[in-house]
Amino acid sequence: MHRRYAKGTVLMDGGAKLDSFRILVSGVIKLLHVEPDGRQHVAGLLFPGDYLCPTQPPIARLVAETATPVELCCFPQRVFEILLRKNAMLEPAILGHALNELDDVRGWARVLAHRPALERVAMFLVMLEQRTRIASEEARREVLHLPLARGELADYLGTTIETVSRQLTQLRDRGIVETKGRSLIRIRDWDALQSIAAPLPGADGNVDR
Amino acid sequence: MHRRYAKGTVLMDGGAKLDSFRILVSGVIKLLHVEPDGRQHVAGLLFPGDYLCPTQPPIARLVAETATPVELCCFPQRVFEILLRKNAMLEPAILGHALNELDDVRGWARVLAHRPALERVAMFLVMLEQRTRIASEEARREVLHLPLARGELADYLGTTIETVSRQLTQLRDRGIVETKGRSLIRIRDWDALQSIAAPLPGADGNVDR
DNA sequence: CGAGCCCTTGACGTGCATCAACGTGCGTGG
DNA sequence: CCACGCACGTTGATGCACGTCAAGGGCTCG
Repeated sequence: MHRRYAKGTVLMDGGAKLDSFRILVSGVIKLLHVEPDGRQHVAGLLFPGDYLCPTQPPIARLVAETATPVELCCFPQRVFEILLRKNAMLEPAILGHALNELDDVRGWARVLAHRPALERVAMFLVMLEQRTRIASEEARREVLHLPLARGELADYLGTTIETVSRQLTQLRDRGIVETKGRSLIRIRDWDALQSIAAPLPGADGNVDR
Repeated sequence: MHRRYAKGTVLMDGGAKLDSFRILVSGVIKLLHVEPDGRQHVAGLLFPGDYLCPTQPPIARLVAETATPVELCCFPQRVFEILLRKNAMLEPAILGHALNELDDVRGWARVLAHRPALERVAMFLVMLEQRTRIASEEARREVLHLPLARGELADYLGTTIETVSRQLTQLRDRGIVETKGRSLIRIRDWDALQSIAAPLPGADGNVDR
């Protein structure tokens, strides 16, 4: 049951219950947190391998919208339930996935609280490449497509459009990346990028604890 | 199966698998994220009603340590499994709890990224009172016991010891709280505190979006 | 090819981290 | 029970990263 959706399609809307279990095959999905007054924030991203799951509660108040053209693999509710019954390992696996994500989000919260903007941008680029690559043995791609506009990216990184822009400019001036158009970016120096994304503690002269 | 633990006891250590399902009856538990180099950060807190659950993976690399004297209610692994089998609603409930927490942590990440330190301190006090109160109909308590030392509190709030101290001083100077010793705090003006914790969007003169 | 929005760049102010020194609460031992 | 000492907490001074306001190009769409 393959399906394709154009960029900007709403796949799930907080309240509504999903009619199927959907695995993301290609593309990126934004998870938006919508406030009562209508403002919305990018709360998370889904990459290939992640899924939308018809569980209660349906990830309260979160809206899933395609950030790029997207390819989904849908299991109808009936099939999903049959799978659940036949395969005893499936439900623990889903719970495990949720717990892993919980850990990731906790880690991200720490990053938002403590790490400077440049690191966050670098981390995003590294993560984007890792999670977009389908086969894990595949070589690192050089050219990435940014699935988010600057405003959304800024939102996701917990900063502002201007700051994101400045950090990208800085990476460009340092010769670490090249930009082509608004959403294409070519990484010229992966090592440098990763050392910015995950600086060794104490390497910047700080004393521990 | 009731059990009591003194303050500062390690209840769960990332790798080790729990031998029982444990519900927190009273007290507060710190969830610590320990880095390879030994430094640790407060990643979350458990309050009465929350539980430690023997699921795989065991909330990778998270250490649970009592922040106050703690009272647990333990179900042995066998009993827990029997409950799981008998009550089909139990596992979805656990998943639901995890998804709710996921949402909470996402919200907290947004707070860490965007809201000023004073708000975070106020939010913490409000949350502390709400989650520590057992019976929800019970009246708001005036005197709270801070389960975390300043350093841990600063860590949890994504700021520094000095900043936390300054915000508390500010709340005291404004007549909103009184402090008694290091860990006792008396809330004199709940309304003021809550309006700081959850400021109305736009009420501070900002323009939306 | 043109209009509009998105992005970039600049100038400025400020909240908070950092460094440093002092004061206080709390546990310990006499 | 009181006094001592250390760790924890408070307060002050300073610098910087980043948010905000403002103006200028450059993509991308129709």
